[in-house]
Amino acid sequence: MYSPSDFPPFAVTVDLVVLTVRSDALCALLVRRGEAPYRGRWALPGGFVQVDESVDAAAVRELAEETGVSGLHLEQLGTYGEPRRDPRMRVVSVAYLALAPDLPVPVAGTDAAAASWVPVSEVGALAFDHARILADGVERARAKLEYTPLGTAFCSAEFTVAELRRVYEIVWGVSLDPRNFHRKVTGVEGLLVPTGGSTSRDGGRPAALYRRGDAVVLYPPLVRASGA
Amino acid sequence: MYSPSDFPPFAVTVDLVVLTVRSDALCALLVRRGEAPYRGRWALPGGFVQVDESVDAAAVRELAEETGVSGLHLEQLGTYGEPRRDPRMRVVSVAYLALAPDLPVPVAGTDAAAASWVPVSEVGALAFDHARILADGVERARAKLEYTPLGTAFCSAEFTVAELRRVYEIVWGVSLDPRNFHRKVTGVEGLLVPTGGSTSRDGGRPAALYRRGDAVVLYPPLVRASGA
DNA sequence: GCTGCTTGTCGTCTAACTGACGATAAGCCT
DNA sequence: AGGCTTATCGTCAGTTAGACGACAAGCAGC
Repeated sequence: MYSPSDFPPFAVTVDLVVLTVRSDALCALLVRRGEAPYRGRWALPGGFVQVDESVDAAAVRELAEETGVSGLHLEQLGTYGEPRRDPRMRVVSVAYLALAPDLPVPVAGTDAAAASWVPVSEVGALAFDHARILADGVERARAKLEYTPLGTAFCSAEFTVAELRRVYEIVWGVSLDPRNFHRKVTGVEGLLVPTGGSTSRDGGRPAALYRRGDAVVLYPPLVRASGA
Repeated sequence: MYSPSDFPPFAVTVDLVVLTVRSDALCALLVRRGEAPYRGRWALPGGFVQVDESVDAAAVRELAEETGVSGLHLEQLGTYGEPRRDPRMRVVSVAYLALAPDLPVPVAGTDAAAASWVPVSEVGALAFDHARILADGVERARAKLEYTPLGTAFCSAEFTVAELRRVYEIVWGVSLDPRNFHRKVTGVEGLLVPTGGSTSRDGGRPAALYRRGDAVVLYPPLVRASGA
């Protein structure tokens, strides 16, 4: 079918769209590039896939290097392979989406000048085609909140229904009825597991605390563009 | 950030999961490999990405070479990059999903011994990790029928509601109530455009003919696992 | 400790939708 | 013409979604 000698060589990288919800905004983890090209420009964290490492493993490794955390939800977003997306050589990049709770503060990565959370609404021009990748990641996250329990990935281990609701409101940019949201979300089988505890960290009457359940798909889904 | 000299070289390929509905079964386009490794084994069609070609363009080109058709719906499925998925060298493969109407008969590709439509329920062992890729593609297709107009991609340019229903029944492996399906599908805005014509090619009372509308998302969706 | 403010949780009501299925329409075959 | 097929429309009961009222349970200030 083909021989090993006649394949054109490519570099393969992973790029990470790491999203979190903090201070009432959906934020992405960006690093400032320390070298040309696009020196000084914001970019998605990422790096080369190593020879003896799967592409997925490279994403996990880079995520740990850039954020210092592991165990986050991580999924493939897409692969970007335009011929001249990197001016130096032919690079094919596999993008991953990670959703994180409000992490302390990003550690400046090993090879990045600085790392920081930037609200996606304030992201300007990015290096390479990273703006497009980020936009795809945000849209994927918005869509996935509808029919998967991924919203809980933005919350800490124990959270209240209101905290989860605020995640939906911020990511979708809508406001949801607290009573209907509560009814729906507690009615979805396997989404929430009550811990028995409660907290009043949001003020007002103490709210029951929950952990994520083991549901992988939301039935019925939480539909966007509705007073839910 | 990194220098062009220290990146490990990869080969990048595209693999195609081309699905169609024919003779009451969901079928995938497979080719029989003419060379080692996996000589004589069935595999997904695909090939190398060329140096001056985007990954997406490579998928379009390979699809045209293998099926002789173009203009099909084509979307990225995922990227498979385990270190030893190809025994000869490090290959990262970007898989694409294409949905086709019942095409004549696949042309034997330029570099494949034979090509043929195989019902997915009868697919045995495939070369490389293609069984997993095919399974992912089938699952993606099943899921996408719910909330996108992709079912129409399995139909010819003009089709009846019953033909579309049979697509859903075959892909999902369920049986749907013709009356409720008709009501739902004609109620989704932008899904179907009546052509004014009708046909009795399915026997019985002539059915109205439709073309695909311009909807990209189905609202309300057609939920699986229901008598719809 | 009461008042008022905040937020959480439960209930109710109506409109819309779903799925089950009866009824009729409109072709073809014999 | 009568019977077969499939298409399309209608009806009905059970369920759900969204709007919103009511009450619970903490805290702050007095």
